Amino acid sequence: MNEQSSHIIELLKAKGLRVTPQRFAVYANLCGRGDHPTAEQLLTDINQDVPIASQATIYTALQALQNVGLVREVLLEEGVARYDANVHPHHHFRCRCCGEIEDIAWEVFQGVNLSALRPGLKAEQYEVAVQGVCDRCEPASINAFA
Amino acid sequence: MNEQSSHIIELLKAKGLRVTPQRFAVYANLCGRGDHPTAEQLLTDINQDVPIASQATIYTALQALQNVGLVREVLLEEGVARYDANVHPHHHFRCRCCGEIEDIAWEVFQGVNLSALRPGLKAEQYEVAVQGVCDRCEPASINAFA
DNA sequence: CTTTGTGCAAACGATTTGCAGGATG
DNA sequence: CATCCTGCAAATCGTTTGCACAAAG
Repeated sequence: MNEQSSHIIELLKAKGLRVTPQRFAVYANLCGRGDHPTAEQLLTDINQDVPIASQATIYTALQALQNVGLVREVLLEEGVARYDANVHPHHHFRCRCCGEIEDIAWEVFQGVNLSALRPGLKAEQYEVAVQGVCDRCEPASINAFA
Repeated sequence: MNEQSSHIIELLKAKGLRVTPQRFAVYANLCGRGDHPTAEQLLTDINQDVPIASQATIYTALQALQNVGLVREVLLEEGVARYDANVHPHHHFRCRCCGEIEDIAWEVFQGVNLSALRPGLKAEQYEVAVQGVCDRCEPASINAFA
């Protein structure tokens, strides 16, 4: 029993939700990858060998996992939601070429001073969203800024 | 002839695009408001008195305005794109209650050090996305963090 | 046996597209 | 008169929902 397993069992049960193979598969897949897949990517990935979950189930599983705080949505792209099993606060880097989204550790960006906000705005959370080009796309010549 | 007018005429013409009443209306509306409306909000707003532009035209106008760099998309919410006539770098505050998005001046957040990124990632731009509660929603009791 | 979950297919909402007619240069 | 733009309606894409059946407690 690894950490993932105990997490998901514990948290789902705490809310009276069942730990189904589908939910487990979604969570395990999300944990075992560094990127942030869309629902569709999860669907094809999970059913690659044996059909495990339908499209509708992927969505409801993702919703259940979000409700218990195991997964969160990442919105850095038009039209699609991406999902992230890393629920600790962190930042994101999005490659403009391949669209891949990479996590950036929280500590990397110091010095964001939320108290500098105008009075009246109560900040609860924040993240830095960086856009650029990653090394896999590096050799490309489409380099607008650098 | 104000700044907006000259901007839009100049930039559209530079790309061989025409300055139509519809495009002008979309841009003028976007400039004359501090929030970041959706395409649908723009549609109803612009046609409030006299029908000026159809839904499809709003979308193509927004695309044209984006192409010439007068407008940009803001993605801080699921399922809808919002639009912003402020193309200078700045940050965003999103109220979790009313969903409104407010601009935060670039200078407010100092100290984000992009060179702290792992080597291999070439940063081109970034923004800080803050979430919380604004003053209009303030009195509400749904206050998860504060 | 009561509750919760799955799968299918239909529904949905935001956005895009094909096409015919209109306006512009 | 050639090009670009608009408006309509149909198409598309991601996501959600209703419902019947299956599984778990």
